[in-house]
Amino acid sequence: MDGYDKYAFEPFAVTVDLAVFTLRAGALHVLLVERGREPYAGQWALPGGFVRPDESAESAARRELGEETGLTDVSGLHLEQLRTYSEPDRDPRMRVVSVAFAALLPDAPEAHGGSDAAQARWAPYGSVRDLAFDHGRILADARERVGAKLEYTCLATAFCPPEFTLGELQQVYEAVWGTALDRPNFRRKVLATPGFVETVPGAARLTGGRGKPAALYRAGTAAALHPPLLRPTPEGRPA
Amino acid sequence: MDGYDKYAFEPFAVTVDLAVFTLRAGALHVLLVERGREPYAGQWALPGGFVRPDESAESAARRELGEETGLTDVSGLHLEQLRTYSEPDRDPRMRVVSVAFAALLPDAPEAHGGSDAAQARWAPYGSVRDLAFDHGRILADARERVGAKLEYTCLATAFCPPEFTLGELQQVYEAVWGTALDRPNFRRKVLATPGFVETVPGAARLTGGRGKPAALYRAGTAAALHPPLLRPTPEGRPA
DNA sequence: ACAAAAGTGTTCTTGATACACCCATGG
DNA sequence: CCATGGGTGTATCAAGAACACTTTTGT
Repeated sequence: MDGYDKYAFEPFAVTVDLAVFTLRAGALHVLLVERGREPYAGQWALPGGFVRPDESAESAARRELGEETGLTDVSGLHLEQLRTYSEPDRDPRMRVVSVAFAALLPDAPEAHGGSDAAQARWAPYGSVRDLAFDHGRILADARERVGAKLEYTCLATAFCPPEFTLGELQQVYEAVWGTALDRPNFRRKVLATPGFVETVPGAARLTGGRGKPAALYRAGTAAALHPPLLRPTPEGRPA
Repeated sequence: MDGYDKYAFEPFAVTVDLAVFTLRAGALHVLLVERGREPYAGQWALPGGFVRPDESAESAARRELGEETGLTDVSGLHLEQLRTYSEPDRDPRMRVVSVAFAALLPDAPEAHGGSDAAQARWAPYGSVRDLAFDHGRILADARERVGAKLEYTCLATAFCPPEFTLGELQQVYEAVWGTALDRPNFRRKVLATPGFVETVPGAARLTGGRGKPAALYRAGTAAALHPPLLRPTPEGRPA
């Protein structure tokens, strides 16, 4: 850290890349943008951009999130730093160090071009292939991280609208983990955790027309889940 | 990511900072270096340095780890990326984005000056105060991360020499978590997890002179811990 | 009447907790 | 013989898994 010279090295560019997740029709979707120029022209990539001189990576990520989704208020959305990708050859043009983030959206506005008029779309997670740069790796890391945090935090409510049913909350777990859960046990587990959800008095919603109306809940104040809600026999827990 | 110019922005410096942990006499210690020049001259800081143009942050971290500890072979040591700190004002001289790492050492060589002849020492974790820059925050984050990973990974063996006793392994948990554990239950839990440790046949070691000689174990091949080994009533699980 | 989705109850088994107790070694 | 640390056994309790069953709506 000592004996430095601002221009002693080939400059590093610092960018943010975002894995923006949402649920549509019970399936996990990711926001992708189409690249307009080389390298990887025509391929899909994660949204992202440069960190400006006067902002932190977190600020840059939230700014990009607003620009790419078209949402006017992104202040309440869950945004979480994943890790930093810094392989020297990850961008063929120059040295780019990218701080990756995962973001969770409750409802998905239709994708449109961002501020730079690039094409954007919501892609079902399972259908994503051949992303530009190392974005495939970043996306896989992001999903693994989100899945892991569902186990021991109350993060799942970040995928839900302000008022939601327990069925919808369970769909979050099932979509991210890719496994089915036992509904009675899930219900008990959630309600037994103080501060995970709180009931909306008297309210109920008809879910999909058929079936008994479900009680509505709001996100609680708790952040952690004790004891955790473990994935059924997952095998590969992140190192 | 498009429409860029290598020199369009004030250059970012990219550095790595390391929280290097070890156990000495059953207590958690951290490697610190003394700053020789402003800013924060005379204060203690985490070891670290610039990422070179041809290396990743991980490579830079491992290189610095070797330079600062004086160890000739750091290839087997556990090194893990924590997160990236990028507040615009975290270094008063210029824009420095720092990728933080946590490293775990089984045995602590005496600290000496690194390659840049800076003073270095092992400090008991509890005694560390007033680190330079945002290093106090980084150090706290590192300890929290390591503590959390002890719960659901086999990471604890990274603090131990190639052959160790279960008592030594338990000391790792107790030092990092700052709590006492029940020895019989700890023993059962470790031995019940396939691949956590494997016995060294016939070997035993006199631990501290007194007491029954303890059986020796090696680190196993498993990475994850199922089910996890949870901290006793920890309250604040990381978000 | 039936399908679909919410919600309740019950049993079984696993794992964690809190101990009491025995074993081997040095002083 | 006693202090110290390693190792075993066991009873109790909380939590998870599996599944049967009831309730309320739309068609």
